[in-house]
Amino acid sequence: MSTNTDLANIFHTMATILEIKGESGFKVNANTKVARALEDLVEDVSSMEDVTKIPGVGKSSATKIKNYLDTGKMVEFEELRDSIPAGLLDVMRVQGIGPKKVRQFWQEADVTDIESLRAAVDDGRLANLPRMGKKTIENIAQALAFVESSGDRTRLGDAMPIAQEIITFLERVEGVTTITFAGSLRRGKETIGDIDILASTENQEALAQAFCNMDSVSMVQAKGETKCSVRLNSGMQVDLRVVDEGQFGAALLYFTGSKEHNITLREKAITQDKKLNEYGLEPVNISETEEAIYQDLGLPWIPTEIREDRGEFDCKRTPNLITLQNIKSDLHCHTTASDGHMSIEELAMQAIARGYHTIAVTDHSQSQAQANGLKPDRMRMHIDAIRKANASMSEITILAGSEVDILPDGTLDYDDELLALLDIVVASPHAALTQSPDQATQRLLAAIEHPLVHIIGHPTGRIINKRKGLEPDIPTLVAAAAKNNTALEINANSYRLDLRDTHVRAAVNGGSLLAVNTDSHRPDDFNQLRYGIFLVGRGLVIPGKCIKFFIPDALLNSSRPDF
DNA sequence: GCCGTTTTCGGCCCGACTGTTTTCAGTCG
Repeated sequence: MSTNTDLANIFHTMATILEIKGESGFKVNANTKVARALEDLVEDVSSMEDVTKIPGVGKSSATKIKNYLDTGKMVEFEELRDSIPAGLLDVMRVQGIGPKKVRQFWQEADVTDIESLRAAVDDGRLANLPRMGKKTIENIAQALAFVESSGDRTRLGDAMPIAQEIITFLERVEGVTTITFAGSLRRGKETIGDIDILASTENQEALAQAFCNMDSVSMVQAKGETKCSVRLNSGMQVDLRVVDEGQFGAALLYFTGSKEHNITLREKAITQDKKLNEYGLEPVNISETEEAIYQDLGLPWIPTEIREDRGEFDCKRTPNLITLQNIKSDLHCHTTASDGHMSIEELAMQAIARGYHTIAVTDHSQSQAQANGLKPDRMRMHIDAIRKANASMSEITILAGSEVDILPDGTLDYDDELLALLDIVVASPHAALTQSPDQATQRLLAAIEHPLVHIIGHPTGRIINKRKGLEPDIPTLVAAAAKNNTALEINANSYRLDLRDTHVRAAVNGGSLLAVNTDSHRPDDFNQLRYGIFLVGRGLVIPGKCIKFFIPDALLNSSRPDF
């Protein structure tokens, strides 16, 4: 909800300002922790009775939150904000400049924002400060140019192929024994800040050389014995860490993160008089595998997707997560009848090649004119064509469906008579995606409660890094979905990933059904399923709640699949 | 500022790399 986001931003900003002002790092961390908790919170913070129930939120923060909810303002935040030039927060974003330098530049060189930092670099003002040599200023100038031109974090689906290409290249370098990606990529986060690659090799020098000399590298930022960092032409930062084979597990654990997961893990080690770092767990000397380290700390192996310090340490055993191989159907796909690039038969062949038992053809409804949405008459003919194709292919069941628009007022884009002819109805919002949260909730609620709707497709309509999409009240939707036996979609397209991870978790906890679909338009789109599987893991979806696990009989047997 | 199966006070993760020093501060992840 946007109140949660607004408050999270306020706490993040307070943390940064406190850092610049030289306050205790623990106080800074406490504020960051509150910000994170608010970001992850699915329910609307303004509807909560006691916010101190949120881990990390204590008395002091609770008072501030209440102050904001009651008055629309937070006195302490405004005082803090007014105590430094507003532009200093941007200066913190420059790589290599941390809180100490920001404060020094501000107080001793009149730097108040990015522009005045640029001026201070150019006119030599910074060179007069202590510990500011030629090289440091050069680095700041370069980082500054990058901040001035760079944009958002990279989407998971854009970063993964880059990482794989680099790994494919490096694993052929002489001496390399193991190489893999770690970091937020391994955790399947929806966006990636940088790519982390971990390797062990018998020839460190050769690997470092090969890495820093890749064609795609525009700048080498650091090159040490065990750590190299480069920036690619695309602007993406890639870090390479080299470790001994025998310490690969400890290193993998450490470099996969998240930072918050690691901190809690190390704290657990300390309470057992042990010490955990990227080289192993001491004094028991365990380092080869992640499993062994978790085990010695009295924990089950924790899947990478949930290593966010959001309650995963409460797991008594490793959760039985859904894998790519478990998925045996896709219930949201397009053909050339609307805006897809495959015929019904080609779609079916793709599904057969992946070992699916069922594929649903769900072309767009009439309102999607730009996507060649089908008017009722064409849809009726399309249903006939799908039935014919289904009869001619024994290896797979082809369902006649449609991705039907949920119109802004919550009604559907086809009348009930036509909807009743379909095996499966995926109802999705496509237009009016800037509605108020209340309108969005009512709109989606109407679709969830419609007796002929099976799945709500990409419920918020967001496009990562581009469009915020709807902001409905998720707990309300989840409760209604559970009650009406309507599944919520996990759209696996890496630009969508909708529902998002925290919403998926809320859906699982609220008992609603989920369906991970690729929304395929082209053959390659089926491969996006892997991003949906990451999301399924991050949401801890269990097999019984994922309709993609259902056997054919459960999906068919009537004009409405019996979920 | 937050937290507690040792604690309501005293802790709060840990190491690599850089650039500047001549033993280390600052930044990053």
